[in-house]
Amino acid sequence: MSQLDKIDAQLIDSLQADGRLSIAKLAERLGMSEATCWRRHKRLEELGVIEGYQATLNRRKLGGNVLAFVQITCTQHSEAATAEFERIIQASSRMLSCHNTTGEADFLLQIIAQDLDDYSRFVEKVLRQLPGVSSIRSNISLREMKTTSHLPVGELLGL
Amino acid sequence: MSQLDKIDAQLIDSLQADGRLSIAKLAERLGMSEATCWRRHKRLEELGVIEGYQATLNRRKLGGNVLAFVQITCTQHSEAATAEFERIIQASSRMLSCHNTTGEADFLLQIIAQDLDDYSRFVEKVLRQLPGVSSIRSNISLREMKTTSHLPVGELLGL
DNA sequence: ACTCATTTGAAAAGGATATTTCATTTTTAT
DNA sequence: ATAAAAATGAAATATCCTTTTCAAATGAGT
Repeated sequence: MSQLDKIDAQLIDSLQADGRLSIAKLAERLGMSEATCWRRHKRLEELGVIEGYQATLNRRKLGGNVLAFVQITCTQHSEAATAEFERIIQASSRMLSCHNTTGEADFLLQIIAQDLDDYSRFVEKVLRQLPGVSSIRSNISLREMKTTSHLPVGELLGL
Repeated sequence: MSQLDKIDAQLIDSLQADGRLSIAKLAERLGMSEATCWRRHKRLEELGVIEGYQATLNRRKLGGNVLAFVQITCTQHSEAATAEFERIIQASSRMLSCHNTTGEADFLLQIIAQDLDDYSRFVEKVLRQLPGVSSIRSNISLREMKTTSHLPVGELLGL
């Protein structure tokens, strides 16, 4: 996707900082005409580079006081077990992410919960029910030193 | 924050799904008048429950092909070292998150990079320069089975 | 240099948006 | 039951927005 240039990167960065920016304001900020800005913006959406827009929330103010990173190791994995695994993952709203990773564990999950009790219940009711699980190691976040979903677009594109 | 009710949760959920929804459309979707919707929305922003809005990007289409989870263990930590640690973390645009966690490692980081070469360079130039680091274990994402930043608002609020 | 194709932006137009107002309804407290 | 307080929503309005159009500028190929 080297069809993206520095101006696209700036446009994307602006929308990462404020997803509600209007085309008019974007154009002004980037020093281009509205029409050109509109066309670029449309293109980025059509390319699927911009997938959508969402509100950024304060998890603590919403009662999400516990954030846990869980390392799961599995034994065998029949096809049926894999499908069941996948199904549970997709259905768990408290599970924010699940990655199959290199390293000691097989999966790395990110879980949000109200508190430690709530988290503990989740581990018993959901994680321990996952098929073929042989080990579950929880790492609870004690301090969130940095969290951002702002991608370094320019750097990734090599601009 | 139990001052939030089911309607607030619905409103927030809608804005998690589409952060660009206008008040008019939100109101229609939730079956309330525009004025009421506007007032609730404003309140949620003032309370800091909604912190902002941002575009959701496709990291692969932007050249972010490698996502790594890194476990870092430290030795001692003088005050100066801690400050330096913090500074580097905040300054690293490729570092998306850093949590001080329970468990074997001290910190869990999330890094995005163009490819493995780029990632390797980052580890050498940034992570190995962190003061007091005694161990670095990398877990590269092989398969992103689930990733969402959509918080289960209703559940967290107990509604 | 010349032509054709592409990109650009200023302007226009209609539509949508945020925000206030005020009369009415609903809730609360007594 | 009644009065005071709070919440509601329909309507109004001025502002802002998206999207198209078209003429001019720019670039590419010969």
